[in-house]
Amino acid sequence: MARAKKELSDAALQMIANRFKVLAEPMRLKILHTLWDGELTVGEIIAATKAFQANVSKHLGILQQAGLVNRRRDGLNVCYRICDETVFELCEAVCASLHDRLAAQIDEITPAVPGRKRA
Amino acid sequence: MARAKKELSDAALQMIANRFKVLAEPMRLKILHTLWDGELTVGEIIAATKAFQANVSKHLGILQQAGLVNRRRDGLNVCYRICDETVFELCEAVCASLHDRLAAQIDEITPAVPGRKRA
DNA sequence: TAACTATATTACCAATTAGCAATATAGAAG
DNA sequence: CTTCTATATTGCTAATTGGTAATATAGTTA
Repeated sequence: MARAKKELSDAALQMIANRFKVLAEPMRLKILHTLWDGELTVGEIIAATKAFQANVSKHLGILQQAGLVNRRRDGLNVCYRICDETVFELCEAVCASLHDRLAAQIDEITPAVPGRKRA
Repeated sequence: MARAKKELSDAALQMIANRFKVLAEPMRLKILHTLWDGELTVGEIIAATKAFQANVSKHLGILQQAGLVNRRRDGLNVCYRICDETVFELCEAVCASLHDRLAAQIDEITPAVPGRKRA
């Protein structure tokens, strides 16, 4: 099916780009990945990522401001959880695309030697 | 359905982040958007985006290196076209997410005045 | 109240990058 | 070959940002 093309203003493009920018940092992806199975405290995220506390806190702030994670205080701890399921969808789409691209590149550099089996 | 969690190496996270980074620039999104309906020459892209030639050329190079667009020479012209359909999928997912988020924010600041109709 | 713990904020530095101008290259045409 | 057109590359500058250390704040406990 054909996709409906919609005109996009510069402001709209900027918003979309900003969302991608939030996801364009390995550390933030790592944090989101630790939250895959559900809510974690900041301390648990720090332990899982082995990153500096200030760094984790900053990235969590960015993720929250982008609306990707929720914040909840629980006594001394603060718990974060993913609140935008499209995060998974986006990462899966990118992974699939990267996989296809690498697979195609393998094909290109694989000599077509008869008798040599491929995987 | 539950999603299968897969461990991701730092290298994998870097690759995924790099893909998002390519999409994290409004000008590149604008260029991709002009290619929505199919192949265009660089000149046509420049005209559509009203951007400087050097800038468009640089961004096209980045998009090509990321494997998002294809390059084809045609005489004096060079034609580009989107060769990774996940680009559309990603942008649509982001747009939907942003839409939902803004709609929720509207609800939050909308006073629940009885008798005042909402859209 | 004071002391303690978990998290957030601030300040700084180093590295990256978008935009722009100038120049270079590839192909067509004469 | 020379000239012209379309596109690519290079060099520069200004702005952004991730990581880190130091400090501040919120909530708990005594």
